[in-house]
Amino acid sequence: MTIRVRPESPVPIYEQIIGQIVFAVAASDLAPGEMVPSVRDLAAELVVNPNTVVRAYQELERAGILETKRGLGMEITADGPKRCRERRRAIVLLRMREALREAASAGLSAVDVCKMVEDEWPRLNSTRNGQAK
Amino acid sequence: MTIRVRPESPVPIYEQIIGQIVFAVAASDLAPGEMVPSVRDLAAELVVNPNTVVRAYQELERAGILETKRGLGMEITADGPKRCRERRRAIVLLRMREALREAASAGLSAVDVCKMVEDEWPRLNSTRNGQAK
Amino acid sequence: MTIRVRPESPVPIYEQIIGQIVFAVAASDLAPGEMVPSVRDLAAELVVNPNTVVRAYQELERAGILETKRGLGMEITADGPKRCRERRRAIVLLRMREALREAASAGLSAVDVCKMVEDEWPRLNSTRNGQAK
Amino acid sequence: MTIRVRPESPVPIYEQIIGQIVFAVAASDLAPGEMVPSVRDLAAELVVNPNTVVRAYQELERAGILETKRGLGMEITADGPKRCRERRRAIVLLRMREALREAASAGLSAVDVCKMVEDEWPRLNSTRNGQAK
DNA sequence: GTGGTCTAGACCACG
DNA sequence: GTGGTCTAGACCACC
Repeated sequence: MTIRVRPESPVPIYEQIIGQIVFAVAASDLAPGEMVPSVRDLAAELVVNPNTVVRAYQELERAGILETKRGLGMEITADGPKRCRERRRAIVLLRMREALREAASAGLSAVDVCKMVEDEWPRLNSTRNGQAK
Repeated sequence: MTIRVRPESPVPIYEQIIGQIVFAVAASDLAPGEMVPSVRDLAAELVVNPNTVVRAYQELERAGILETKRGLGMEITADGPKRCRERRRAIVLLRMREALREAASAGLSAVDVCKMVEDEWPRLNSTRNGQAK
Repeated sequence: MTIRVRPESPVPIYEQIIGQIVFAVAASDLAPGEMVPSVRDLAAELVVNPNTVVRAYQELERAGILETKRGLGMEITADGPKRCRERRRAIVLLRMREALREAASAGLSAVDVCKMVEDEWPRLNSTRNGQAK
Repeated sequence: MTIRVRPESPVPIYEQIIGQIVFAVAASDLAPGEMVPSVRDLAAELVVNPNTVVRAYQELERAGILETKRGLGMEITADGPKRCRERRRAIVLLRMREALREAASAGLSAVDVCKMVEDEWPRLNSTRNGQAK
């Protein structure tokens, strides 16, 4: 499992980490009972401050996606996959709604937007953050 | 010409104002030489801090879309429409790219996204800017 | 509205702040629409690091009890009172259950426990943290 | 004599072990001169890290409740029962005081608390330590 | 002025 | 080794 963050992105690093883990669990790349990297390890790998990772993990714990095994680390909960699929949908929908609202108030039609999606989609792969498939 | 802002939106209020004016000019709802409301009037109408309107107008001035008529107010420049059409495209594209990047990293396909657009599109009008009809 | 924290307590400072605000809202000492002290002000008053206050406020925001007014501060939400009453109950119940479980496994009866409550209750006022009534 | 720990409890595992032994001695389920299970055996039975058991035993030794019989194991001291009865009282009182302080600062009265005790008490047996009957 | 994010580094409890 | 909390101080966007 590999996590990648884009430090120059407007979306906060801790949210990027959350998103990556949510998406990985939703896609069954991370299974319940599996442990996530330790705070220190992930921080070192991403070259960010450990506190930033702590924040991401704690938010995932509050969301019932991770649970702490004291002294050992944190692992995916049994409910994780279900919650992550819900959350994934919510994340994408939220961002999508913002974009659509903007498009609508700019006077575009649904057809215009779909054309734009098809135009932009292939262009993503060149600049995307990781996952090749 | 009516401007509406959603204070709870994640996009900053001054950006919303900019967007609304840009879109209005691009759609010829505001013509070159026409004047925009005074800072005080618009602030009162939108119930926002006057500084917020100032910031929006300043940015539009720097972009060559508004120009100051000393002692009178600000009006749309001759180049306004052209620049606004460009800028409109840039705004929509930017927001759309963010959404698509998220969708892609969530593992969705272009088809999934288009379906989502068609699902969400009609729903926009009912909640957009609070105007029900 | 006054908040007090006991730095020597085993319960984290940010949780104490959360609890105090939850209790205040549940008791209608803080009404919806009312603003809480600014992060910096409260930090100065409690002589704690601003980040500690930030953490408390953010958790209350995620719980739907506070909402951010950008550039202005944070205020109690309309749903705040309802959520705080629920949360107050949950907080007390949680701590109480731990105590009762301990008492039960120590072989005490319900009567023993109630007697203990009546014994200890008056003693609280001398060492308690604030609220005189 | 059976010891049970709840790994998901907020109270540390080593403290749970201490408590269970203290309560057993106080209730004469474990008599002076009787030996406690070996570190390895108890750790295996509870599925916890042996160091955790070591820590519990060490603390009980420091408290004069257990003593080492070199090469043989550890046994309950002659003073054990007396000290455990004192300690049992202290443990229960401490936990109870925390709960009461919370209840008081939440604005509950002594009557409210006693009602809560009577409500919760029967519920304990069904979930306590996982033993259903 | 407001909150939001991030870094650096410390100390603690737990296993 | 693990996570949890706290401090100090920086920089940013927004109003």
